[in-house]
Amino acid sequence: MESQPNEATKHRLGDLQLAIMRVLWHHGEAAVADVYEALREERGLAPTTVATMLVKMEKKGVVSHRTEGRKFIYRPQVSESAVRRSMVSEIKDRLFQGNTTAFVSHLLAEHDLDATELQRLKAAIAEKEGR
Amino acid sequence: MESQPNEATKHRLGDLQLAIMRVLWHHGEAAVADVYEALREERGLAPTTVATMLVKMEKKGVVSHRTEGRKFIYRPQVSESAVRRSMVSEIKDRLFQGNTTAFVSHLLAEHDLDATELQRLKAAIAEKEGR
DNA sequence: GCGATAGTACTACCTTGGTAGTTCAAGAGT
DNA sequence: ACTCTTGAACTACCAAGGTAGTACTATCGC
Repeated sequence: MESQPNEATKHRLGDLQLAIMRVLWHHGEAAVADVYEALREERGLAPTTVATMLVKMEKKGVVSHRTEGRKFIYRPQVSESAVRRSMVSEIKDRLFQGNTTAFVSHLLAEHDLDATELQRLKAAIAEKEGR
Repeated sequence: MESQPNEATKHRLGDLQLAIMRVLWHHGEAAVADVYEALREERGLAPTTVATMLVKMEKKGVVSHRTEGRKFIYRPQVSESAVRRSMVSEIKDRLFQGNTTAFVSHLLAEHDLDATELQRLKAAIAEKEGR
């Protein structure tokens, strides 16, 4: 067993790490060059930067790779939803003392939503109440 | 003018920084020893750790201090709501591509809320629609 | 007046994320 | 067979957050 770092910390992803994960989540798996290509426009990084980051991420346990010819094909080891859940929870704890309602209220009050979206949310709440 | 770091980055607070800010927000202002005392239980840090962090935070522009006798009294230079807004926005952008509705839906779906809280949220939405 | 104490200043170290150059080897094309 | 290219390995840096020891000094209690 390769003693991966702490389970709890596993979902703490930096900005670039998240961007890379997004590519992997969408592609299922991808070679370094693919990830590099996917991020080229928005970030313009050196290919080695992507490669290095991937190595660090593998050490951390959030991705894994297999070899195909002489290239590395990476795939996610944590799901997008797990990452979302835990990053949101963390912010919720840090900023709202874990209070989900306070968090939602904040979003309603301070982050713009148009009428249509409010409608959608009402529906979502109603549905949740339903069960 | 002491050339404080970038306005945009100003609201990116680390864990300890946030904890310290919380103390300052609640107290209005506080000496190092007070902050230390307030965090002693939950964190058990050395007093110097708190002091050092405060210095870094002042350099960054998120707090300021005045002298009283030979102690430093610190006070916040950014409001809790500003920090909340910008940290939440950041997460929203990073995890939900800036989509507030998606963010709220996620909270509703994945982070527990009891019936009373749902009720309260419905009210909040209704009120927001009202105007 | 003087020693103990409380407080800040300075320095140092570690970790993580981010960025990238340089080196080396495998393989593709001619 | 030999060169060009493509990929990974290794190494190096930097910044920021976090943590704390040590040094120095103003002041307080006696």
